Amino acid sequence: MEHWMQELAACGERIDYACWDLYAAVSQWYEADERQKAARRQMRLDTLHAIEQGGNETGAIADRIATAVLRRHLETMLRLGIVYDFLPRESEILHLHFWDAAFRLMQETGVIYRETEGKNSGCWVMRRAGTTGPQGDGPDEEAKIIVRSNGTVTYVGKDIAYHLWKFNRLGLDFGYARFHRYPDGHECWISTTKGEEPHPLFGHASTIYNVIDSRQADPQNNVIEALKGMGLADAAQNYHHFSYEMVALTPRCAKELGYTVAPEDEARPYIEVSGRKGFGVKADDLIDKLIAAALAQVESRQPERPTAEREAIARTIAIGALRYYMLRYTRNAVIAFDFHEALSFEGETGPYTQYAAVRAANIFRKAGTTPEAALAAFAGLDAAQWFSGADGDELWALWLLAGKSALVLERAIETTEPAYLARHAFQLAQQFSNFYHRHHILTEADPARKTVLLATAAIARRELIRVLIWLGIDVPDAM
RNA sequence: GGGCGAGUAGCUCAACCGGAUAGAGCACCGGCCUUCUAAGCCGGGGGUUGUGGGUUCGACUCCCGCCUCGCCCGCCA
Repeated sequence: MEHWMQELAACGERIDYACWDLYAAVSQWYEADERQKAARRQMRLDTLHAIEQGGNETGAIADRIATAVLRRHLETMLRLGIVYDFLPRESEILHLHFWDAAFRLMQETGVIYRETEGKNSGCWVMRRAGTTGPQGDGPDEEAKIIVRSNGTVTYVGKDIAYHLWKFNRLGLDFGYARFHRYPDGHECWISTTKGEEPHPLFGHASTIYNVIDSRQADPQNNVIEALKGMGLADAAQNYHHFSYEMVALTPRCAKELGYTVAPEDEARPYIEVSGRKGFGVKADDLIDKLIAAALAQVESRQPERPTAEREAIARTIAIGALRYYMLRYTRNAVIAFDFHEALSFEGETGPYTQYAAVRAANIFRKAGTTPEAALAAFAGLDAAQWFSGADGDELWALWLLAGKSALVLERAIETTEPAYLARHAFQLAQQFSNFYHRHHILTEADPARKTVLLATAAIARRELIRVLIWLGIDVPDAM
């Protein structure tokens, strides 16, 4: 493996990309030969068990590779402005006996029981969420297996233990080690068996939002069901599965990427991405494309700016475009990924909202004043007259919309629906664009009216920027 | 078979507890750069909200049936 990693380094290939290809190749390999299928699947099972067990060469290799990919992952996410505080690892959940403690709790409370007959005979199972339990005399065939008959723990079992830790109901804690220091000094910690002291306090959650796609609804509900069964009603109540639909590729997009699309998939609106099939778009590739597209625009629009500044602007635009694209869809809409739409900077997009904010800033710059000064001047005015009549109503509509930001935020939180904020940002930008086209502020002859217009721009700009910050979208210096 | 989600303009999506003429963007057509940046603005065409019933003064929204699509239901994670 060392040899492989050196080889990768020598030809400049990234480990995460190499693993993306390797994972797809290996997944195919499991199924490739009908006669070898069973043996190869057994090999996978044995390997996974060895990794779980730890203290062997397979485990050491897995750790090396996983850690290397993880470091790459942090770099990718940092490009989007996303940083981590703590990376809990499944291996510690087993090695630090989180599972053993959770298992005891589940047995004591009767959540889990040993099945003695039927297809799950020999397993520890729990009643699956949303089911009524055993029908008649027979065993509960719908039950969810938590411990396999060979004694290993399923994913949901480990997840239950993990969430007991999150809620501080386990009486156990991870060891903590420093893993990564971000450029701004922020530390990211990782779980380990023997940690360092002191370390920040993790866990002890009162409320949990699990941001996991909707396909995990059943496993997530089983975790909640287990918490309820253990008498942790408050924990179950404060456990939120922030469920969202998957990102898929349109057949057109798949072909653009060079994938062969099966005839039966041709007519479908979208095709599910799959790591096992090597079918998807890598985040770094998409970000690179977005930056290149933004840079081309910035170079033609801002030719006099230094290269470094242009690149910084392009990055801000690219991230704004990507964040808005991901957030504009409501959670239960499947995002049919489309390069044309993702790379678009016009219409309902992040760059449109950024552009409006940049234009607002330029108005104040050219006016030789600041939003704060404009609002202070406005405070000394008798405002009522300016908000009457058709013209005034239109101004008032913009103020009203700007004033709704906090309300929209509350609704977005209540419904765990960030798309409301994205939409609000767009509407604000749209109404502001409309406003500054209709009223030429700098050439307004009436000083009082000019003050009103500037104050309106100040409010719209302030609220737009505020909402964009909530969405994680920055406003560039120029566009 | 069971569970969850979806079906709205050519395409991608909105529509808060049931409320006024179902809204945006893209695409298309036509205008607007000697005034704060045209990543923009204005105008236009485009809808039997899958379908059949029901409830209601009022239904994209609620109830029932049906059709279509996706996901989940593994001793994988």
